[in-house]
Amino acid sequence: MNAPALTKNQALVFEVLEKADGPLSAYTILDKLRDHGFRAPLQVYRALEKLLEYGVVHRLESINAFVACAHPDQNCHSHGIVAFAICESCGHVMEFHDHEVDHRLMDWTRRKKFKAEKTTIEIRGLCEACAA
Amino acid sequence: MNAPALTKNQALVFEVLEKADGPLSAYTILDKLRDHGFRAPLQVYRALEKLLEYGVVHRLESINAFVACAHPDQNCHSHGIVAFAICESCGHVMEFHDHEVDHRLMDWTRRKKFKAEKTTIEIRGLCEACAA
DNA sequence: ATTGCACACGTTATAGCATAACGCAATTGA
DNA sequence: TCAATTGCGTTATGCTATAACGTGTGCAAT
Repeated sequence: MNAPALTKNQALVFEVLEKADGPLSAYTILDKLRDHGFRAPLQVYRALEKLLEYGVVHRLESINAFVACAHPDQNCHSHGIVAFAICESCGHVMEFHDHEVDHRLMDWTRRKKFKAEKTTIEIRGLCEACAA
Repeated sequence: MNAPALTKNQALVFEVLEKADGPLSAYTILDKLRDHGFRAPLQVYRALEKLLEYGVVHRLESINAFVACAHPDQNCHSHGIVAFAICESCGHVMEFHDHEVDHRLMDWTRRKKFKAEKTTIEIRGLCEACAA
């Protein structure tokens, strides 16, 4: 799914996520956009839905938050499974890919004839700076 | 963390999860236990907190639900990372472990000096029966 | 024995996350 | 032109999770 031009709301939400230095909840995004006319959660969720579809934003399931993709230039959906390391102290998120992990998980699903749609890998802990 | 004897509430919640053939939300558990005197979400969440700690229950982050561990006989915490495949049609959950995946993720965290506390791997899709 | 502590529990209230359902406006394409 | 699609705004609601308070019980140290 490649990204067509963003609508106004989508662009506003994406901009907020890009400028943030960490994941944001939908309601935090809403608060940051009240000055731009946002009034209700649905305005945010609807924009997020599209941005997720386009692959330019990721949802962090374990903390109910959203981040801009770390390399939005390329199509993130083509990199295989995306994994995240989330620092529980400073909130910083690192995004990475590991083809061997993808391979092992795909192996398992093939053996079990499980049709995978969406895979979540999230490591929560402390980043180097915070663990010190 | 090995499991001491469960308290009454913990035992009730665990029993409900064991009997269920899929993951349950905290509020679904609450409803199933109203006849046993449960009145408030906290009674469920407090029990779940302990059961998670003992490793006899898992939380599925991507669907905000809980399942009994697939092999509660052993200490699940000693198996490395637990991965789940969740069927979005029938709700069935398969639990598995893959040491090579663990290894790759630990490799990454070691390189990045990231101190992992809890890792989530969840594959959502369709099980063999539902994909047919 | 009494005191102090830890822990489970119960209750009320509230916070935080997400979607249903309605209607309107603009766009597109048959 | 008409129908279908898509985005948008609004109100209301539902689901998920925790804060804050108080009670009771068991147990260990003095």
